[in-house]
Amino acid sequence: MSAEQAETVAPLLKAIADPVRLRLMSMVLSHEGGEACVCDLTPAFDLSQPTISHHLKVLHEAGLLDREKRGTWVYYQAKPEAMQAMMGLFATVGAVAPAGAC
Amino acid sequence: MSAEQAETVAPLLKAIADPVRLRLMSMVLSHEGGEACVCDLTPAFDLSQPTISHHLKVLHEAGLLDREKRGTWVYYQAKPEAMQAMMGLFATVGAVAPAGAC
DNA sequence: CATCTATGTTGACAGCCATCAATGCGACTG
DNA sequence: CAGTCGCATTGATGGCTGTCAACATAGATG
Repeated sequence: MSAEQAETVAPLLKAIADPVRLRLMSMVLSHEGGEACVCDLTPAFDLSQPTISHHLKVLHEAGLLDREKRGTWVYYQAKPEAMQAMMGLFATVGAVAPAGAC
Repeated sequence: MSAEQAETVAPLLKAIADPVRLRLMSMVLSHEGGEACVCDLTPAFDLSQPTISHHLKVLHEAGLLDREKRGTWVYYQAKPEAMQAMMGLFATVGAVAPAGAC
């Protein structure tokens, strides 16, 4: 793995290397239509709404989530291609496939 | 993905969510015999030896590397099963397989 | 317009992290 | 034994991070 690849993947991994953000990503991905508004996500955590908003912003800035405002609500949509690209580069570290993925 | 799973995977991801540690893991994995001593790794970085030692310690404490002292040298060995377990849990976030892994 | 609701932003604070200089320590070598 | 080499540990420092309280904004509702 080149230094450039490492510099590219590290910020993505850092973005999801947090239990809250891991669950947020998982919840958005598994939510109906692959999208969810903040009000769907906040109740699952013992955290304040600004904190959840902050974590979503981190994921958005990393390119893992899209934002779309529809009326009062803001919907976050997962970007599977970003997730896939990240895991693709991630796999180049050891060329190890995730168990059960094939 | 459950909260417990997230709490389990996050520290592993955090351990390798760093360009230096990503390259270290990659170098150890691709090195002859799946192991490498510090003197093999340090020259590849513009970092001091204690800093590399620190990063290796982080990876070791995360369970991704094994340490073995043989005479003067200390060899770090990759633990593919830990890497695989991490990616397996990681994949449960979105059930996305890494590109080119199959 | 006044108010409520959903969400983002700012500022502040405690805690963690990456890095280095200095030091320690065991093992090899002369 | 004295010196050197390979590596880990300690202490210090600047920067980043997760969290919350407080405030701001924008749309919906009465």
